[in-house]
Amino acid sequence: MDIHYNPQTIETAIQQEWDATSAFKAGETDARPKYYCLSMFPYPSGKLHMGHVRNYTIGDVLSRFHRLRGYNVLQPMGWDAFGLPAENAAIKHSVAPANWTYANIAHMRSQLKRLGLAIDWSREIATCAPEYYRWEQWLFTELFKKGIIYKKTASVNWDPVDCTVLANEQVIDGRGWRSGALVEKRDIPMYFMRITAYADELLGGLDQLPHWPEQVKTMQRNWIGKSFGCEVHFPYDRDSIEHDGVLKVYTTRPDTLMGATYVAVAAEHPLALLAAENNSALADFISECRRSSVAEADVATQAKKGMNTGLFVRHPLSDARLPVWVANYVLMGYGEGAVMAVPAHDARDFEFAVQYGLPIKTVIIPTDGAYTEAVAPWQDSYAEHGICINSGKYDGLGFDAAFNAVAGDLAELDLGGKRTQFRLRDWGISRQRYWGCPIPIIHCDDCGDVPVPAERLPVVLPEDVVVTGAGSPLAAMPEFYRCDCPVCGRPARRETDTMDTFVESSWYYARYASFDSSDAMLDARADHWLPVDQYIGGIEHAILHLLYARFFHKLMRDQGLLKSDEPFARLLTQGMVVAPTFYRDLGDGKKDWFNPAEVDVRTDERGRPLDAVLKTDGLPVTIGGTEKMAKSKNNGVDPEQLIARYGADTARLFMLFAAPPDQSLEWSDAGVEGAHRFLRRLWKFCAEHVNNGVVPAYRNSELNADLKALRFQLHHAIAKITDDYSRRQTFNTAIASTMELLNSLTRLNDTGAIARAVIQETLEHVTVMLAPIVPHICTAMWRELRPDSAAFAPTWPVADADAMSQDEITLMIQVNGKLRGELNIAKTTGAAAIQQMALNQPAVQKFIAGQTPKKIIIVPGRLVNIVV
RNA sequence: GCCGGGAUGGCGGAAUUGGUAGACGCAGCGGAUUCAAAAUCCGCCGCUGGUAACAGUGUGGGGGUUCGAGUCCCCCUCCCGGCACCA
Repeated sequence: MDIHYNPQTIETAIQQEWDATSAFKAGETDARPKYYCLSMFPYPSGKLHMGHVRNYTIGDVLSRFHRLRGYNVLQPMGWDAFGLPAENAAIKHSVAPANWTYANIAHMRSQLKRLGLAIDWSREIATCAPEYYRWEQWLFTELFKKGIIYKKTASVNWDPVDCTVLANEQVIDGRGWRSGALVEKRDIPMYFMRITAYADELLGGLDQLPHWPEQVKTMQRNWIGKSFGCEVHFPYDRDSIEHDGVLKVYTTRPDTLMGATYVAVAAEHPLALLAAENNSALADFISECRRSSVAEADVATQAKKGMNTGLFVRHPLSDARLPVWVANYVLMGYGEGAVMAVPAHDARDFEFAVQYGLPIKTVIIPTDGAYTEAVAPWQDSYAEHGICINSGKYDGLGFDAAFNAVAGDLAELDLGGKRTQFRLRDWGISRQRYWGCPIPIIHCDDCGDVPVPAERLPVVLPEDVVVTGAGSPLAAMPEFYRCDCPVCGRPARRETDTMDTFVESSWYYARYASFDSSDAMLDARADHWLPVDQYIGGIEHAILHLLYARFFHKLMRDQGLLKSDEPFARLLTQGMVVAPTFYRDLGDGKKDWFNPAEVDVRTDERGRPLDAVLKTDGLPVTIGGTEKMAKSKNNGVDPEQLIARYGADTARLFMLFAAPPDQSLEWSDAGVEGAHRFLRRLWKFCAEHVNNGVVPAYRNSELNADLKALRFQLHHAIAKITDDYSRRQTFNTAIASTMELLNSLTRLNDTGAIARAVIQETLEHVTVMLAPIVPHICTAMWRELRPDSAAFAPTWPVADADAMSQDEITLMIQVNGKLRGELNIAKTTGAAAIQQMALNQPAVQKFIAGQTPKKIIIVPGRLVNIVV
């Protein structure tokens, strides 16, 4: 065995072997239990970045670990191939989005293969392939027939110069990113999926997911936002609004209804539009409200503005006249597009009321009875539940009693009553873009919106187009949109909108099971593999993608395609890959960013950073923060170069060692060196052992103290590492344990026959336990350690209980909770003897200084605390 | 703004159920080897005081519960993710 570790030779040979033998092809006829391990598929942006490397390494480690534990593992890969970046690249480089995408896929596939992932490549899918999206179109038509998909108008960001709809991220400070024009809201017809019909099930289903991170479930619960409240109808005031009607609002605080001093409506609300007919100032204000982005974050952070409409409504219980205001913080698309304002007990209403001098009426006091009038500045306690005051017949009632009383009275008056509401809104899936899945609808003047019949699917997206960035290319292609109505046969127009790309990623995990089915979306294989046993991806997908995929799973189930209720049994959300930033100020707020590789950081004699200079000119650069690897900050590291230099195993090892998977991972070139050094040391130690002759692993015989200690450490490590891989999913601590084992092996210095057998045992176990993380080097080492076993088919080690037993233990001795000494005792020592020995310690005597201990706490096997 | 998360040596992190804070690695310092350097090997390494033994102090800040708190509770600061058309 070569004493020098040569990763390139080892890795290319083994990868070729995996490829040639289709080593990771997964079948359904296998006696072993199935394990479906899935990493979120990538958008084919062009090159693999470190975030991908991290994601796919974590997935591969879990796949290979389960393979070693006797599972039939499926780990597939594919491409989330539709999306905005392809259109942007098309505009910039005058290439067709399709060609750009296919070239990127080819390059990224080869990069993934060089990482040594145990992927079943025969199942590869790309969502832009008609064989894939035809089933998405088919499901669309089925859901359309069922009424799950319906049409309504919704607001979008409209760029009046480019005459195009903009994504939220394309709106920067209220302007279009390319044209610079002020963006307007525009209402257009769109198709919506009735996700709200599944809101209760999506909420309840979270309780069936014990292996999802609590934080993700919490975020989804809050997003769905089930609330219990009241619908309240404010009758129109006939003197100002000259017809009958009611203004509907929803509130979770009916107990504060008597404190409502005005109502606020969205700019698009019918009452606002009515008032604006004879009020040009109001009309101007409404159009100002419409000149902003549709993003909720923008709406919520903009300065609160409003205007009185001059209209009034009547309080449903007191009959008081309440003014109707238009407010920019009220959203038309959410709830009723109107809110009742109780400034004394709601922070937003309070701010608005103070700003416009509207009355604030305190109607709730704290349960402890102390009277607190809601006066500026706002206190969070004003919003707490309490006791009603200034509320007539409701005075003295607590939250629940007041809630019920008000709800009952409203119901009796037919002006509202109890209602459950969700924050979740229906999912608008229409996109006015080219590079997406065509919506399979035909518009016929006589028959209306007609779904494309199944036998005419797919509606193929033409791939040879020129994208200009102004308007949708499909809407300019008569050969695409001209068609005949499937019902009446008369000339009709094909829908030219495409679907949100979240639709493709909502069911791809299921298609991997039935990847080659040409006569159905899914077949029996889907129920074989689903649910996914382990799903891995970025925390940024905690809400939207994961909620949509859960929703689709239920849709497919109700369509009879699947039997399970949830798509992903276990979820691991991985953190970002971050790196230091360096820059020079160029004046007027601009910065010149330098890649960490171009910079030398100088340190003091203790290793603390002093300053940084550019390698090429030796002049200083500013040390910026540690941020997510991004082109804009020039702090990225190219995985391809990393692998070319150190090999895939080093890249994988570093990614897993530097941080636990769910935390952000800070890039460090020196850390990569350290990971590589460990592999070199391991290889060298193994080679030296092998070159002196492999021996059978230790079975049983008399061990000296050092060898006993080594086996004690080894078998504890086996137990710990197994737990780290399976329950904890912290691979950094598993790696640390194998490093400790190698350190102990190096220190052993015993070449006797028994020692060599224990070393053999340790090396074999370490090789298997590291194999999920660094599979190439471990395969090569295993073949050297066990020349008898041709294939790499070891089994996961089991900790030996005998080796882990110990006769003597160490207890920590504390006085008043401070560490003052330690005590080595036989495991069987009784409490009284332990107390006596602890008290006899000189250090203990010194600190109790002759006082009588008040209390002595003994934590078995851990410590003794003497309290004086 | 709202929802979710995070903060531990010079750095990444460990401490799994409230019980030895700093495992493992990086950086740094000292030594061995070398003509020399790289590589490698050995040792030291939270902070303050002390030659040392040792003592004090220390997990973003403030308060609390406990014999004992990085871990539990309350308040605050800063950073990160999401907010429905980026994926």
